[in-house]
Amino acid sequence: MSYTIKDVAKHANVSIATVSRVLNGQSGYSKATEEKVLVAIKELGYQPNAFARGLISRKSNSLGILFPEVSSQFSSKILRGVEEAAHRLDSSVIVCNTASHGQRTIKYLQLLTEKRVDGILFVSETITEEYYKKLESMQIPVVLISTESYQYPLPFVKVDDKHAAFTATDYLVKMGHSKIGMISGNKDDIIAGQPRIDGYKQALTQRGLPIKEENIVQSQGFSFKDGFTGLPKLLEQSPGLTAIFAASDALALGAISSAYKLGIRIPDHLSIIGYDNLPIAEMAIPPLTTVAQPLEEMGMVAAEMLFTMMDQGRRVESRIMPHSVIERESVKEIKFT
Amino acid sequence: MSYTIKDVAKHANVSIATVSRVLNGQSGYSKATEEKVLVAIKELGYQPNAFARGLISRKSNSLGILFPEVSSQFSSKILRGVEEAAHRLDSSVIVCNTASHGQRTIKYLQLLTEKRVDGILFVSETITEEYYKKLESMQIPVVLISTESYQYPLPFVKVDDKHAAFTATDYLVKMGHSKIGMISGNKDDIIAGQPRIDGYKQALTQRGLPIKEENIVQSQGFSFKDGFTGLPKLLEQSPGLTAIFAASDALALGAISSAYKLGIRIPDHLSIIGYDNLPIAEMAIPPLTTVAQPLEEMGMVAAEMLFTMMDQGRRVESRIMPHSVIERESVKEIKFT
DNA sequence: TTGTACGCGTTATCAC
DNA sequence: GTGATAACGCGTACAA
Repeated sequence: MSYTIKDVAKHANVSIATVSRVLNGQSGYSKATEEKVLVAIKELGYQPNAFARGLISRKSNSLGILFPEVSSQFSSKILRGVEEAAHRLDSSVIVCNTASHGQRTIKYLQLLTEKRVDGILFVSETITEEYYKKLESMQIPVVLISTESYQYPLPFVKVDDKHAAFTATDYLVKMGHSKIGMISGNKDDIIAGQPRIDGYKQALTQRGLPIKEENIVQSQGFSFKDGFTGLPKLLEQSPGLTAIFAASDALALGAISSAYKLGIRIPDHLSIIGYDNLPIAEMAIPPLTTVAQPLEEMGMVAAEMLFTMMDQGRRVESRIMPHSVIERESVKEIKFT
Repeated sequence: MSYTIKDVAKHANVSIATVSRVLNGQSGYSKATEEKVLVAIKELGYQPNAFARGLISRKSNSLGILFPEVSSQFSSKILRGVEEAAHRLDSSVIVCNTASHGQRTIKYLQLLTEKRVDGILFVSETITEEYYKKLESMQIPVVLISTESYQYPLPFVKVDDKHAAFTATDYLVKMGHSKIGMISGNKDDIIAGQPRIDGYKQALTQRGLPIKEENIVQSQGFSFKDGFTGLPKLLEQSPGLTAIFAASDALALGAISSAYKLGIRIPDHLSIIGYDNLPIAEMAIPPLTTVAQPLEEMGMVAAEMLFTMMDQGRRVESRIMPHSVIERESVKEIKFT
């Protein structure tokens, strides 16, 4: 069994109150007793009990983070940032893999309530009414990452999807392309689907280029596989394309892989720009030009927002994070003569 | 503020003891009172307080897992498995990113002790004396993942690195190669460095092939960058190679990328086999043939080991997990005539 | 079948 | 400066 504050008190010949005081860096004791206590603590190897502390303080110094899929590169990067920020503030992070499953998510929320986490981070998930009610009843800060809610007033941190998609497409135009296709995620995805399509279209419009529906292929999700099957479909619908905007790096890599199989050379025959700037982007052949989201930073910022909400009970403004295109080698400039 | 068991008791007109009993599925109450209590719980939306529970039970229903780098694909996969197993047993997982930093690791261990986690998982780290002492003083189960300790009696789950490296190399031989190089990690890495080199050498020896030191290039770590710089170095030392065993998928991808820049075609000019079977392996161009480690399963198995140690106080046997080569397209068979 | 009361390890409010 | 002691919310031995 481990030692308690009582043991320390006895060992140092003081009261537990005094031990508690030096433990928490309060005032009200002489230098001499402080020394005594510190020695006792060290000698016994005493470790405060977070349960007892939490019972009184009503704080756990931990936060919960929910992902649809923890093991994606996207999630990992965010987790990394969150963990870093949490660590700096002496907090721990509890990870939950919801698998986009309602029941499972609710169960996690339940668990996190019992553990009295100080705050909750929701990544890439749509907030249903059920979730929101549960969150509301928990009475703790919540911050959304890489998603937002139109129905519920939850602060979020994400990039502007439409704007970023605009930037990606516009980059292709600037590089001399005019026949630009898109491999998009699901249109029904209000957050990452439609807005990116809108951004793509707006860039074309603004540049005086026509919008053709056959230049867009929608896929189930944002995965490698989706990109792999998406490219041939798109090229069949619309053979003349010289460049493609893929709505995620995974989609882009899938497309590149597919192109390789088809004997289409990137970027000589076809240019591709991705979205996310995951580590895989620079591992691709050729290295993928892409629109970067500052994922780690987003994680850190979200965690920090959570902490200011916790500590100061303050409402907090949502944050739109900057995106930027990372030029690598998957887009070729077309020169005019 | 949230409701307590006292509130529920009052609401249901019973004592807190009774509430506690139905809460914990014990016996000793009539169907009628059970009903009353359940209703009260539901009406109030009562949530048990894990602090109070933990104070008595001395259990937190959570475990800590330490990674040198949470955001690698390798770590993520393991985390996914651990999380899954933990979820099934109503436990939570607290992630810690040690950054391979001693001080930071110790601090995490400290934190985890205070939170009274039920067990600890250590991933890919060398257990120093300092760590071990700390772990010992914590008096809780520990399981190592993808690493092991020769000095301290800690159970582990990993694949047999030497054997897996042997298998990889042997596969290349079977495919008709005889001039086989290796891009290895650091020789000083007792766990993932030297053993893989040994496995490589043993395969050659056993097949009657000569071992030449110039056919091996060592790198700092197992990263993409290491592979990228390693390949040209290796090819300079030893120009006649027809196949290469890379000690990790990241190394392999780096090498492939480098080969691409050099105009060397994989697998036509050079065959490459990797190690790990991360998701990136199938995204590579060409898709990477590699030796697979069952990472998710390793995570699950390790977590389960932890639980049996916790619940039954039993010692537990280390587990060597099976590896297997995943044939994709980065290795070409050489036919003899 | 049910209720009372003590203890888990801390912090905080009093007195001294 | 220092020390009792009452919470914090729950489980459980014991009594009824």
